[in-house]
Amino acid sequence: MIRVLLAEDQAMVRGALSALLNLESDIEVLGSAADGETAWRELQRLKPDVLVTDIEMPGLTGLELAQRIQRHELPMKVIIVTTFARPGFLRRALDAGVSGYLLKDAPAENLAEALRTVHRGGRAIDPQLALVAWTEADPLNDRERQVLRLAGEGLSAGDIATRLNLSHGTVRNYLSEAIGKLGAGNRIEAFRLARQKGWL
Amino acid sequence: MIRVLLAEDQAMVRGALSALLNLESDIEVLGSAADGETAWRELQRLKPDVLVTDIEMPGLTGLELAQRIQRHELPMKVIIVTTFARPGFLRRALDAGVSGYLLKDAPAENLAEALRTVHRGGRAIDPQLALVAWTEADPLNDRERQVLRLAGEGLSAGDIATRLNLSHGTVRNYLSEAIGKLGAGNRIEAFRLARQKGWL
DNA sequence: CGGCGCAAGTGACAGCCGTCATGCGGGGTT
DNA sequence: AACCCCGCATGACGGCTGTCACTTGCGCCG
Repeated sequence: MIRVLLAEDQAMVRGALSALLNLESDIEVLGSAADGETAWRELQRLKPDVLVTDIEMPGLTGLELAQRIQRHELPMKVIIVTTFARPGFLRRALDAGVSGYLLKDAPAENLAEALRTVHRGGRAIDPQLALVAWTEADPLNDRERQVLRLAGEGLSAGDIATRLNLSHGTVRNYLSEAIGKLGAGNRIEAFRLARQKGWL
Repeated sequence: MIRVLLAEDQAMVRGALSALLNLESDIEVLGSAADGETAWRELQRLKPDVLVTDIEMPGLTGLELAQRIQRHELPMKVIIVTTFARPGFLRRALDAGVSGYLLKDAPAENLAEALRTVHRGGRAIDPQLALVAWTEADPLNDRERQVLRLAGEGLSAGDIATRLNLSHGTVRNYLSEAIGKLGAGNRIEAFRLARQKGWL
């Protein structure tokens, strides 16, 4: 019997995935959580064999949850199930020691299959995404990332400078760097590109 | 027996929702489609009582699908199930004659419940969202919408002008108008606001 | 100590952006 | 005809943006 905890913020999807997994005779859904912090508590209480988690959740993301599990050396496996085919996300997930990374685009049967593979000690990583993740590295440094994130929210260089305690000109230098590295024509395009790759 | 067709692009969610609905003794999932065009064909072939559809799908969106059903006066009901709590989407959905509009944030049991309500001839609209939709109207006109959409992709005023066969200055006028109407400080903020409300 | 590298800052320049007042022509109203 | 509204255009202004060359201060390492 594979004992599973489910973390996913959208209640309807959470319920549906739970129903799906409960159809499998060798899988038992112990419980589910709607956000990262709840998942963390349930994790310690229920001690599942495998955690199946989304990435985008309020509070603590799935990636941060995986990192925390790694840091505390908890014995359970982690499978990420997400909408986002972003190389940067996969990379961070692998760094956090997850055993599986599936896209919600993949057929539903894959999930149970991945659970079994991972429970046996194997890995279940989306193959196309794995390819891309090895060839495309994030070119941005921390400052560029911060600045780009704020620029993407519509802040001006001056606003960003205030937030980060930098000078107006320095912010523009970082933005210019980021735009150049990403091959974009302006901050908006740069932001979109970086977000799409999962580098923010 | 309520006969249902499911349209949802993410295979895993599609499979999970299907599993969920099949647990209900009075509901039968006839089939499912991964995009709008497929759904449209299956709709005519299977003649379900109710179509349950996502909004964001490749090709034809759920909203466009609902409009098409309305135009052809097909006898089935439509329930929209989406991630997006955007007043503009709900408004367009109601204009397209849908009977239900649920958020994926809502508990899973709501879906079956909504199916029964709608099948009986009732409506199932997310209550909070319904409130907002009645009080917030889209202030943008067609040109402003077009211009803002392109601006959000990172195009400059000149680029947008070329695409829309307008002058450089006119595009900036429309952008300025849109920024003013939305109470934003620049095009980026304006774009984010409008998208969040479902006005793009 | 000297030198290197790195994060942050400066200043200047051209071009783009956001705003506003104003103009023009076509379509509809009275 | 006189009128007004509408979509589009123009031109000018100040501020913001993107780029680049160059400086400053600081920690590190030989």
